[in-house]
Amino acid sequence: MTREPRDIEDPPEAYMCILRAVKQIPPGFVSTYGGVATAAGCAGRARLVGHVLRTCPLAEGVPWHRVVNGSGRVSDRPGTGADEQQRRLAAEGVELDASGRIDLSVFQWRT
DNA sequence: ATAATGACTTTCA
DNA sequence: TTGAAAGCCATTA
Repeated sequence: MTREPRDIEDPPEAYMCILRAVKQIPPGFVSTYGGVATAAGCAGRARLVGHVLRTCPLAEGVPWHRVVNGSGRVSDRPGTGADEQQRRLAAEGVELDASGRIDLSVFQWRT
């Protein structure tokens, strides 16, 4: 989805793999971009994950709000407010620090 | 093909 | 533990 939504087959499978990986994250847990990238088989392409979720009209049923950066904080995004995401995570049962930080040692999803 | 940008990660202070 | 800088990868111009 660079411009036209019709050529969804154009981009590499990495996109779908990433989306799939995010979908596999269970409620009440979160994952880092790098973790998702690794789960998708694209280790090191953490930025790719961010780009995918950013361009994400494809991510209709994708719980992108469960994806946070390596600092355990919600990444600053242009579109939906980070505040909304933190709110969703709290609703999922994720404990947020006073600074809105998440304890990845406990909530980071791991197979 | 080269340069600039970005929902990141890791390391140093 | 928190804050800033450099590095890495893919996409877009």
